[in-house]
Amino acid sequence: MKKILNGELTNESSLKAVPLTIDFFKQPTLDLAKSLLGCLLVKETDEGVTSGFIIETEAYTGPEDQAAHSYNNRRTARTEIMFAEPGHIYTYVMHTHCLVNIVSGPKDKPEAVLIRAIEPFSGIELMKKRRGITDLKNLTNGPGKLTKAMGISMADYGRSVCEPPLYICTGIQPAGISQGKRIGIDNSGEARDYPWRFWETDNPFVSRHRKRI
DNA sequence: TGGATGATGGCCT
DNA sequence: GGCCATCATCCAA
Repeated sequence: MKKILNGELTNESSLKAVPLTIDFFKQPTLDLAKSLLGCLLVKETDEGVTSGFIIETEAYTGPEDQAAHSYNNRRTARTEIMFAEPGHIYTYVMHTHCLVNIVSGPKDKPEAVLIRAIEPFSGIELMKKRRGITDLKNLTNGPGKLTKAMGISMADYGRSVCEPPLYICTGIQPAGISQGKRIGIDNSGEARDYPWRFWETDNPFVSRHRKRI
């Protein structure tokens, strides 16, 4: 609809996106959270391929961030992958929904970027079928919604985000980037007010629930 | 082994 | 804006 990319992506029927390489994910977590805006998230399954532009992220900056699962170097079966090299996929379940993060920071520094919303690009009918709705605006405008729409699950935990079935490709630069407080972390002391949520300014697919600026 | 706890979403008023 | 379904995960015991 809105975006024509790089000469690589043209339209829904000719999606030939090339995954970003590992070096892209080695930048500092706050930078990565911003750099990921506009990139294309792609998931391949037996049912088909779905993709969308990342338009909202949150940074979780490791042991010093009280809102992070890895706060104080808390190391459990769930957070183990956060201690690995950047570019791994960290999925976890909360309230019956699966949320997807990209591990960042150097090995043994447990940081991650949460993908909170995407703008649907390809496989839209499949995403509607999985979500059981037809309204495009509500298809992927939340961290639990987008994983259900794209078929992202705990089966993706620990995978590399540089190769199928779940990977990220170059997209286009967002027209503008807005920044604000992270969502749903009110029980995190001072960290609740850190402005580490980023989104593409005015993009209609940004999550609206529990809005905080 | 069980109780507490959510980086949510959907429905209600 | 408020309420709550629902379950993987963690940790105390």
